[in-house]
Amino acid sequence: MSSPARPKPRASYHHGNLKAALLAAAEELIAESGSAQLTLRECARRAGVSPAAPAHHFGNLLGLLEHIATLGFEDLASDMESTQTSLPPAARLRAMGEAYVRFALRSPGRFRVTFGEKIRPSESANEKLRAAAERAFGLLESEVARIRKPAQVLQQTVLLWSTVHGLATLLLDQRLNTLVSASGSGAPFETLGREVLDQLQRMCEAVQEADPEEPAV
Amino acid sequence: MSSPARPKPRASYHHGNLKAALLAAAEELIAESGSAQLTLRECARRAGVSPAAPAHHFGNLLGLLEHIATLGFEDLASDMESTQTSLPPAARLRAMGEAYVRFALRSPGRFRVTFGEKIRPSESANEKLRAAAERAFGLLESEVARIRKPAQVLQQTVLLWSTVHGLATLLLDQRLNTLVSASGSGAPFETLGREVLDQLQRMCEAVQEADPEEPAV
DNA sequence: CCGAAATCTGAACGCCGTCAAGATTTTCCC
DNA sequence: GGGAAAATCTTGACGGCGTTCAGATTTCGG
Repeated sequence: MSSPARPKPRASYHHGNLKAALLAAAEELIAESGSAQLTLRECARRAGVSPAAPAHHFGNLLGLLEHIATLGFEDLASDMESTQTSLPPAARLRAMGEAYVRFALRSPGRFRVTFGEKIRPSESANEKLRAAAERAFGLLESEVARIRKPAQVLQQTVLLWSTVHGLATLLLDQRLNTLVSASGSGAPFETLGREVLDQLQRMCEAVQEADPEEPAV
Repeated sequence: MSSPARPKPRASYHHGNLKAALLAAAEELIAESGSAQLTLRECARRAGVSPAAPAHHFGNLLGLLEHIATLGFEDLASDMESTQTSLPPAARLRAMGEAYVRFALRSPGRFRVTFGEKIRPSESANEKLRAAAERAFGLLESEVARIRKPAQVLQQTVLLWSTVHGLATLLLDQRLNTLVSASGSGAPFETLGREVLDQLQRMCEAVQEADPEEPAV
């Protein structure tokens, strides 16, 4: 009675906080055992409501996924944005990459949905989704513009994005498990990820040929 | 009559080539519209067979996916292996990366399954799957060993793998669509991919500090 | 040639997403 | 305050899915 709605067998007809509860259940499910286990019915079950209830908040399953993906891109952008602006470009780029990978490992469910097959920011009718995705990429790009000639900014940005995205994906899917141990090293993944980013920064700095006077765009 | 079994309304009770037909239908489906559209029933339908037939060849859906994934890793390994061994290490690594991305774009269905969430080479009971995955990684690693000190081989290998994997994934999912056009360039993706690999090779060669005399491992 | 193994069918089960119609609660305006 | 309108949730149904199982059909080895 004191707390109105939270526990599973709720007292009132209305849930009171269903949208948030469904989102939480969804990310929980994906983090537990992959997005294949994510079903609207199971989310509804965990929230203690009927199977048809989610439709009123998200329309359909894709709606829920796009909502989570939007949160994911916004998380990503704000994490990357809040890296220290005082750092030299290569160091800040490295910090951004670290933020990217850390986000993936911290919120695996959200990350997997955000970059899952079903999410197509370029095709979706969801305007916030596209905006959030472009904002994250823009952050990376404007930082790259400080260390590369204008003609190389795009390819360098895509290169860095690809690397951190690939690293995050491989780590999250534990696809480096057998490979690493098969190579004789039993280092934990957090360490391996850091070493890879070290190497990336080193390679990045080794190609310093830009003119920092021309901010380019 | 002349050809025994191929067309949809087959004449005999037995299909004759069902396993291959199901694999073909599966990759076709995923290439068409994502792995969400891949269903055993639809594969069976396209092969002109009852919904329960696939179970006798693959056990269940995961069995079919693991079979495709094994083919994918073997494709990948043989594509990478058949790059020119006469090239200098950095150039051959670049060729391997190009083979990786090209494989993804040429066989999108197979690639998506191979690196999809459901495939866990490190956990699967499928021995061929794990072997094929390790072989592909080993190729990359032994080539990296020619240009890096032993202590840096692992991280450099993971870095390269991450980059090409991320690039292939982002290209395949058309996730660079809005970003590229939003950046003012309308270059086709094949070109962008090549430029990114150019940049990667450049960065790789800029950090030449290894002793090629010590093959490491 | 015949029995065993391989291959495929048909029917069923439970789960899924989704929709439509109705019940219940809240909100909001008069 | 009170009552219509909107928001929220339930119930029941539909078709599609993966999977299982008993049985029909074909192939193959001895």
